[in-house]
Amino acid sequence: MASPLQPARGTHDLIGEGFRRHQAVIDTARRIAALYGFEEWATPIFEDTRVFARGLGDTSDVVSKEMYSFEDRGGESVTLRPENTAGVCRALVSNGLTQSNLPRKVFYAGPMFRYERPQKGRYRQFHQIGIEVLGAAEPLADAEVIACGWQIQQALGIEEGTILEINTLGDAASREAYRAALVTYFTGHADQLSPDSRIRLEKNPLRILDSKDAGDRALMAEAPTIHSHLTAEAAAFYETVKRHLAAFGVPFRENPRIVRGLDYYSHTAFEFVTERLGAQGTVMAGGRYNGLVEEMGGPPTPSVGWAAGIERLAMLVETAGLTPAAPRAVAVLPTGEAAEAAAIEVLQFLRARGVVAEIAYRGNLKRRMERANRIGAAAAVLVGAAEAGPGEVVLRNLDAGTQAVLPLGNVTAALVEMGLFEAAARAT
RNA sequence: GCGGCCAUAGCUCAGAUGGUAGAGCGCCAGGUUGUGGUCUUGGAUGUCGCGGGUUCGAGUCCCGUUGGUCGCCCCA
Repeated sequence: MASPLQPARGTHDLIGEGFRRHQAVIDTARRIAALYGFEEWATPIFEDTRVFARGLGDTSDVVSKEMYSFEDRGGESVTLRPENTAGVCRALVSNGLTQSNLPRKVFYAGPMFRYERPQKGRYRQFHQIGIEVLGAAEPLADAEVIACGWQIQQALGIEEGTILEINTLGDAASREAYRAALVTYFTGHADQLSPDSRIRLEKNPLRILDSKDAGDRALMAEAPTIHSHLTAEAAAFYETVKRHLAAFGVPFRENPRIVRGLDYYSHTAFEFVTERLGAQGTVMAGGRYNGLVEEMGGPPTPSVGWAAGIERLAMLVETAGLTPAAPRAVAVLPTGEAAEAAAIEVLQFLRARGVVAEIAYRGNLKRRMERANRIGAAAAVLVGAAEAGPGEVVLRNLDAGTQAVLPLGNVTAALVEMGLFEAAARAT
């Protein structure tokens, strides 16, 4: 029956296939990011609350109502990280790296926490991978960051059905002018706005562009766009990002309604979206944030990056049928308890050569053979068989049901020949 | 934070109008002593998410609660 002790709401265990998918996402992302010259950082899972309150801005729900904040025993307010960009920027400053050779290119992976109502693809403890280029004002950095994300999705085999949508939020001057124009426009149609959007009009008018309300969307058709309010510099920046994206070979679609939720973004904003995940269709999202390092007490350090939800990527891996198979072991089977000591020697012999080797702890040969079958072993090595001479074992192919007597020293070679262990070939 | 739907063995699920629970898969043990996967025989398992209520009697009705799920808000 169901245990009375369940995982806390919005958390989940990663076991078996789920863990392998999760790990595959991280491994793949780490590998591709390394190709782009990113180094991996691990920053704390909790930080001084001010890191996030200051970094993310107070209009975002993430800060106003979703943070796991609490006082520690010393009376300090700390917060479980709701995202990692602020933490990375804080780390750059704390470690004096704003004086190092910039840009600094950072990759990270780990758990994040937001107190939200869970649903598919959205959890209270979830995991993200992300990259940041710290200290690069050039649009080439924006394009490369996006290209890296796209290549990770390709390497994962999940890029089909996902499209990159990009937009620009402009620089501070562009954004201010646009914001004013939007307020003027929507205030004139306030009676037609959804209740949610009337609140947005007060707090963060740009977010109205994000609304899913049909009425709001109808109004949007006539709404002013950022593009007519961009400064010459901002417009040129955006054009260059798009040109470089094309050179990187990343397909994209412009979407003037992308605004990003967190306050620190400017210029480039983008999302990789898919239809396959229901309401949580954003799979990777980010943009440029030129003021965040300063917020953390550092010098002006223009930066750009993205974060992606590992759970969402893993779901795409699952639906694509790309869940990694569990490694198949070689089962070492003593013919009886008397042969156990010899079997242990064989186990260690195989492991030393890079072969995944397992032994069932108890039972007669039949029991242990059943066990070998149940764990999906590809082959069995029988130790102590009557037909095997000194230094010999019986190697049985559990898929084919064939077996042969051979010297222990020839087992790894035989496994390679059977097509079962390329890894063993490399190790020997 | 708001609304819809759901909650029965490890898993997937069946249990018309209320009468103290079933299947398939899986698991365990046999089908003689050193060989699995197929086949075959037998076996165990559930306080029917939790707490109240209605009733002679509730998995089945009502209320609450917890969790999941879908959507909104927001966001990865």
